Amino acid sequence: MKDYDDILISLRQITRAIDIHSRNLQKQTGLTTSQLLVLEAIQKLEVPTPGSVAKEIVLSQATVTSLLDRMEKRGLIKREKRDQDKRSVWLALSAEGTEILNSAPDILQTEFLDKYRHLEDWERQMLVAALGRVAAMMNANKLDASPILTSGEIGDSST
Amino acid sequence: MKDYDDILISLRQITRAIDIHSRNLQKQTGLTTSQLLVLEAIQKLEVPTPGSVAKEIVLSQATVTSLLDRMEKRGLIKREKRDQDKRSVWLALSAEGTEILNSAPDILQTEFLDKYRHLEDWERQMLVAALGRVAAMMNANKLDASPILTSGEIGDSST
DNA sequence: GATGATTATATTGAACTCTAACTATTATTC
DNA sequence: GAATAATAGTTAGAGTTCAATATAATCATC
Repeated sequence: MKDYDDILISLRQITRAIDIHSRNLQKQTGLTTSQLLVLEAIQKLEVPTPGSVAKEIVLSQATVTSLLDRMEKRGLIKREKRDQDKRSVWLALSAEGTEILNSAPDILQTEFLDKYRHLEDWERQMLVAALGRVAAMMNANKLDASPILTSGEIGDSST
Repeated sequence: MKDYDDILISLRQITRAIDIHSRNLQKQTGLTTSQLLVLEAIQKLEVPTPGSVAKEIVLSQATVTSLLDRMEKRGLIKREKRDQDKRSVWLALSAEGTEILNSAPDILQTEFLDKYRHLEDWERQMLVAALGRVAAMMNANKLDASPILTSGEIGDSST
């Protein structure tokens, strides 16, 4: 029994729950969690490219490419060469893609969201903070993206 | 911007960090996180069968079977028919499996564990509680296993 | 303008993970 | 004891995910 067994178990329960929900989503809508996240990101980003989408949804670029492949085949998204830079690919939702995205269920389990939304404000904030904390502790020296709050001294005068 | 975007991002960062750590483990030791968890469970459980291991580490039985396949080929574990019930399979670590398990690094990132272990008690407890809470909210009506703490009134007089 | 370094995507290969369907065995019921 | 149901484990198939590599285009330097 290690001192972090509790954490390990919780994390496994969480990832499993997400995975199972993803498969349910797929049955309902034909799209998995990751695919929905890609569609959302395309809609949301100013400059939706495979690279920017990958950063946005915290996946590797290679993974995003394979998700795009599948969705392009189904006609949900388009890849275009719209930029000066001929290496870059612009992503866009097709009409069908937009429709599916808009009618898709939430990406998190409704039971979770129900409960989450019925929490007191402070409880919600606590959960968000705790998750963010764990994420930051794990990412640590790896991701330079997403500027997570620095936890050291704050009041230094250097610029 | 949805009200649960923060949570989604944190969860994705966490799962990604775990995944990446798993691949690092594989390079170092030849074993992934899941495989290590299986070995640990075999060592820990009184009656180590594929089914009981699956419950212990929160994976489906089919997944455990495929992990066992791989590790059996490498000679890290053995499958035996030790029970009256001829359907059931008993798992055991080989000498090599035991050795690898004992010399393997921690299943969570050392940077995380370092930080985790340097937290104040109350902070650690808060993180564990928050993760458990999220896990419970997600599992909800799905998993009847693992009796997670009830979140109702706390003020009873037991210690 | 040629050469080398960097950047943006795509491809490949391996592992993980699930559900659904299957086999073999055990338990239940008549 | 035969028919039916339940349980333990495996197999098959599909999607996700990463690192490593490959390809193409751009930038920097001479």
